[in-house]
Amino acid sequence: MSRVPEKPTIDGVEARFVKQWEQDGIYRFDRTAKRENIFSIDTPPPTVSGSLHMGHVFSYTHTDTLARFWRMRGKSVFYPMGWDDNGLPTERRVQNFYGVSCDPSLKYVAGFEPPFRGDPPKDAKPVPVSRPNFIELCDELTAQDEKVFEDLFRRLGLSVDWSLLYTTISEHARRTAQSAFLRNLERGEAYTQEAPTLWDVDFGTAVAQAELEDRERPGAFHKLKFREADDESKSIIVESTRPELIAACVGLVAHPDDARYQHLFGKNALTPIFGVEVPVHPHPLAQPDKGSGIAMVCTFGDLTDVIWWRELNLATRPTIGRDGRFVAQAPEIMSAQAQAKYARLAGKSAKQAQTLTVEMLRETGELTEEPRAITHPVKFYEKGDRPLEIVTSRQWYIRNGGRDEKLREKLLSRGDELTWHPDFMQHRYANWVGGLNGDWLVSRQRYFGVPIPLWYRLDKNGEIIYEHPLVPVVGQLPVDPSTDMPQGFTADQRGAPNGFAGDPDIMDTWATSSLTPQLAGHWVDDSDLFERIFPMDVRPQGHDIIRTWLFSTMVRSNFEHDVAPWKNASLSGWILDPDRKKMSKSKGNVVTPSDLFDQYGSDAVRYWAACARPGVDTAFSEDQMKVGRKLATKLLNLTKFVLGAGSNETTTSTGAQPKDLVDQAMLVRLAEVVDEATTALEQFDYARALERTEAFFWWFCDDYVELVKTRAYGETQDSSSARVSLHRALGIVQRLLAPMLPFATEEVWSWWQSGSIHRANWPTIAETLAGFNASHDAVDDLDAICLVLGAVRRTKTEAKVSQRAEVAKLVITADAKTVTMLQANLLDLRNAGSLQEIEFVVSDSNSEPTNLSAQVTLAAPLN
RNA sequence: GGGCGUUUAGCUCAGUUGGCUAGAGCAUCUCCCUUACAAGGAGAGGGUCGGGGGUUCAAGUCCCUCAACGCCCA
Repeated sequence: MSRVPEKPTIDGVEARFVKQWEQDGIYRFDRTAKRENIFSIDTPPPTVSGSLHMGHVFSYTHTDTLARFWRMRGKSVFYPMGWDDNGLPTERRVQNFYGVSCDPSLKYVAGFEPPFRGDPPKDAKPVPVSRPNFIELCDELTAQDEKVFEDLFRRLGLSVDWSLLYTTISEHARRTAQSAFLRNLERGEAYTQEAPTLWDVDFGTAVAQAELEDRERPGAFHKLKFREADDESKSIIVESTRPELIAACVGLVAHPDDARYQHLFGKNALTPIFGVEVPVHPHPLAQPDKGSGIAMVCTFGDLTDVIWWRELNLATRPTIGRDGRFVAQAPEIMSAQAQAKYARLAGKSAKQAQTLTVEMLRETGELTEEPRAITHPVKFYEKGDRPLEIVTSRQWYIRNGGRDEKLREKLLSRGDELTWHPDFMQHRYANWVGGLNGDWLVSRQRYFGVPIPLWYRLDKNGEIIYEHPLVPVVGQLPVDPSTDMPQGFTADQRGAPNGFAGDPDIMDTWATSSLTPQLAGHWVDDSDLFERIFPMDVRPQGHDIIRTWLFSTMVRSNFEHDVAPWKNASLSGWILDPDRKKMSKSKGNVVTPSDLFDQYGSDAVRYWAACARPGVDTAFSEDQMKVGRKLATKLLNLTKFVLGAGSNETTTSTGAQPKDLVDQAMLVRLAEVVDEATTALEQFDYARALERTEAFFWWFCDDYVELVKTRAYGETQDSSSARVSLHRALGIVQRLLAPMLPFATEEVWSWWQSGSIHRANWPTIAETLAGFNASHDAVDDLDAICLVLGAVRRTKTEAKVSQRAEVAKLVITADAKTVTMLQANLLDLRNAGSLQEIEFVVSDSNSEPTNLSAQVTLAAPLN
């Protein structure tokens, strides 16, 4: 075969085929296909804020194998890519890259040049820029990053249709996100409310429940002496980790059954330092075994405070502002003397205030013991560096069942509409939905994102009227309320009494990401396309974002389409480093994917990923990549052999069929593999499909090919049987491996077939077994032959002679049936083992279970 | 504290409704230049299947219990 290279290699195939696939458009989605012939994928849009890592390579490979499988099954595969370039990670990266910070009060500067483009010195002071300038820089940097991402994904061999690309900050994405939000508003699913809100003081933004994480932090219990209001000689010892919040204390709570505090319920206590009167209440959430069993309620120290405050109708006396510092104005209730004490705290950070408070407590003698050091979980924003505070602010929410039992039930049952892969992942969904305790907070006090598309009327004093917000008119979307105007108003009315004000906030990044099916499918402007791909066939994603991405997408789809957004959810595991720790940049154990592509080839890296069972955390393993590389190389060499063995004409032109038992048995075995691999892939189990195919492949190379090699070189009828079987098996194995090893299989396919293997038909049992009838018994017969071959090989190895060494005499002991079979199929065995004399002994089949044994006598060495 | 998952060879993992002597790859060791492949091939050694208890003719597999590790939630 002239097309077979002299020395096959997988090095360098990536660049060639990436280019060719794009030229030929083989992954192009056919949007004329009917819904039942479409397989649609809700691809996760990676965050564009740095670089792709092994986790991306891992999970995107899993999805790609499925896409390739379904494409070969004849589906039109809707496989888009999206870039999540909206949100805080991008903002942070832009700040660090250009040395700027966003100041919305500034005016846009045309032709602005940032002070740096990459690596500003550490001591450089950020240059404040306007919001439009800042967004320009975001756009500039994300465009660069996206190019790098695309190149890497192409090199990984993702069969994405790049013409379907979407981003989450584009004009289209903003229009989609704003349309969906306005429809939520219209139906009453979105609402605004002034309420206690988790607040990151460094980022200056509200944070949603889904974005929280607990971190263990050192703290200390302080024993504080409160006094009974009726009798100041009696003290109440309250233990608190946040004594600085005494000024914000609005009550005390103890468990209703706690005998120690029964006499206090309904009475008042006086706070230390400030002497403010606060009520004592029973509440079941108070923990009798924690500290002294009675807790102070502050507005607000933690989430439990919010519950107590709400359920017990307590006063509101916030002391910490949005900048994380104590507000200048002391709570009104305080006496002049107390206000003077409070003045020492004003303007201080929480930490400084705690130190000062402890000092004051010592002065007044109201710290009864030295603070007792503990470590305890503290709530952080997952991207933040300081503990969250809780401040009262006006925010927008979308209902998610956190406050509505019926909606919660509805969303739980939506989970049943999906098939989960693996199935136990549904528990995580149910667990999260069941544990929600508030609606979804979607507004963020940030800059780079989709603006909340609303304005508010101002009253005659210029105060905002939040009821009946002004919404954009049809065709106006997307809007930026800070520059665009509501219909019927003029620019000079902005901020003026009886005029209007734009909502200054943007939406949570998940408010856009929760619409990826609508974004990719062009819900707002191409209903024909959207109806063909929605609900989508599969949502692939990491199990860590079930509570965020998966759930929020479910919420939007439930409201907008009254259906689950997909039929399947496929959850990938984590990548762990070889020590079974989660890989992370801070540990310095991150490997760059492109280096691995260079070193082992893309297919080898894909092989490693495809070996991991769905949903299972997997160790990063270069060893596994070496195995993948060996597999790919072996496939090239096998193909070279099969295509080069014997005369090709007799194979293709005579219409020969598999007629030898050995050939038929091999194909029967292969048909079983085709069946298993197909079933596994239909159930999203690419790893099983690979494992079965690979096991067959190595057996095929080591045993079958070795057995028939000599016959295949010949020119007899038996040779035709061998060659036609080799060719058939080769074509099937290449296609079975195509989803996992797209480059190597495309290479070998190109040596003897026309068109791309990735557009070839997925192999079937029927084609594997065409032209003959054979039962599974044939496989047992072939196993027996292989067993004898194995015995011959073992003897040669133990004798430390070449496998080519001649065997003078082989005595095979077996039951009568096996002996008959072997006698009829001796040719291959004789060739493969270099056997001279063969003798058969029929064993007594009544005595023991069938025992096949072979006694090997080697010929004397010739020299 | 609740939920979920994991625990099988030195390492990474298969082992499907209980059923042959528990498998594969890597690593280790031995041998072999053999015309597809030495970036290869042929073999070998290595496991009381996390501990304990139970069901069964039969348990890695089912039940109970304990432990360790991981993730999610409180």
